[in-house]
Amino acid sequence: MQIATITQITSRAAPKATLSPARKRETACSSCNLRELCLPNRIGEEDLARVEQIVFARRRVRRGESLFKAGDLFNALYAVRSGFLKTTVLNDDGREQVTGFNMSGELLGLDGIGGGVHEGNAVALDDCEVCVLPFGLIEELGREIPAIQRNLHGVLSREIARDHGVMMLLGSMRAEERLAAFLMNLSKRFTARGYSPSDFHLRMTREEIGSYLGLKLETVSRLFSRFQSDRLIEVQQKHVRILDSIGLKALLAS
Amino acid sequence: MQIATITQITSRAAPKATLSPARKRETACSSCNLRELCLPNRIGEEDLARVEQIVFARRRVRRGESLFKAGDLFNALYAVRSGFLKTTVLNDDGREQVTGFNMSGELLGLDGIGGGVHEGNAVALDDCEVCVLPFGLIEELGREIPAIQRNLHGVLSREIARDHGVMMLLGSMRAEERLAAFLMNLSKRFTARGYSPSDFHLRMTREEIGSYLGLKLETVSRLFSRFQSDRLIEVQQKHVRILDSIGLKALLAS
DNA sequence: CGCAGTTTTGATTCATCTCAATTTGTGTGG
DNA sequence: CCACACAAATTGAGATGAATCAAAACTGCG
Repeated sequence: MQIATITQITSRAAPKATLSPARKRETACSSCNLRELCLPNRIGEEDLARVEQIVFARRRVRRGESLFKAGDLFNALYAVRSGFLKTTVLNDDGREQVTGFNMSGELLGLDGIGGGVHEGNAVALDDCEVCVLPFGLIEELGREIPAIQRNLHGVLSREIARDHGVMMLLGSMRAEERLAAFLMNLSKRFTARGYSPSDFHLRMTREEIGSYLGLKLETVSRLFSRFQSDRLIEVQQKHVRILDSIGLKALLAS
Repeated sequence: MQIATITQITSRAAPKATLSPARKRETACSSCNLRELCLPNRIGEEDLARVEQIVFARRRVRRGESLFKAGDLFNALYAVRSGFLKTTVLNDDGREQVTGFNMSGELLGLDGIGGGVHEGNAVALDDCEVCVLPFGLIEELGREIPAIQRNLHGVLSREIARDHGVMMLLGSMRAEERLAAFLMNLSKRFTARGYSPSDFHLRMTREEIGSYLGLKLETVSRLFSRFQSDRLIEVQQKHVRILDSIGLKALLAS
């Protein structure tokens, strides 16, 4: 909510992928409150200055626009500064699978490193601002600053671990467990960013939630209604309030 | 097949995780036929010698034994030299999800880098031999040899991309599509290793296939039978022969 | 050779999907 | 500011793919 406000204040006229030297100052990791969630985590002051060199641009992506598309040449990772995005993959016959939702401090584009080409799409669900981190520079700096190297490896590895968690969710949980897990996960991540653990605004549609969870949108909607009548949550369209997080967690361990 | 033979020749008596200096010679990446599938891919001769320094041990894991378990301290990646493994994650209430099957040249343990602890389990489905690559040494060498760094990043990134493919499979494919995709994927990987694209031995049970594909073992069995009566494959227990790969691929794009 | 684990197959149930109608919310232009 | 159009969400009824329960057959290991 605060994020959305900030986003709206800043100019809308900036073209896609602009490299504005004038904005260099705002770009500083040292003054970014996402520092410990992002790549520069646990980096000493002296090295931090060098990290800031790789954040040589920010880019705005308006709601509905793509940050990158499958097939685009890969040359940078993106760190979310504000806003909310989804990542998706498409298969041959056009079906879309949502592979993740990304909020501030999270890195996007990791699946493009290996092939030199983005394997998936990243679409803004909100007006977004991202830091552009050219991957060549990250690698270069990684060679010189072990802490950077470790952070990058940590980010990549944790993404793999997260994906394995999603496989568990998709492969062996029932619908209500999936949605409960999803809500608890969102809650945790909002909390880490200083927002309410129990009161938040979903930026994605029921269909996108369904895609992520391997369910149809109607099933997601029915589950929301059921959770509400079970007094686990309150839902009003995209606004969710968790009433009974113990009860939700209990759904998982059943 | 050649690989399996080598495995059988070498002593079986070696205790787990032994560091046998006498076996240093066999360990050489330069003479390993998995070189282009493994970490030393595209590395010049001069650097290769240095890579071999990090492969300071091999370890045998007998069928049914674990290479590592969730919660084990992470300190090395493992490259499969021979044999076949599965990786799994367990959730709180004890359900197991198979997250992957690994064959020669593939790296295991990637999900442990971030947290310093293995997040999942790796269990041998065959007698296996793996190279132990202490991660500290990999990082060190990565700092000095850009090609090593790039390969590591490539491996991590491709694992992420693979996982996204599995999410697509679990989240938006029907049972028969999942199995068809699974068979085509195995075929491709066996081919890359010089084996027959159409004739192979499954090392995992129906239950493990089912877990990986988000299906019950009975469903997997029924699908095998149906594919057989549709003349797409021939199955006899763990032996599979692909009769109509075009037909199988067609199942995917339906 | 016998037993335990694995696989196959059948009958039935159930969770989720599909199809359809309605309501609610959102953004746009007059 | 309102009305209209369109997108998103809800809810119901019925269909169905995969799960479950159960039994039999097969395999390979000791």
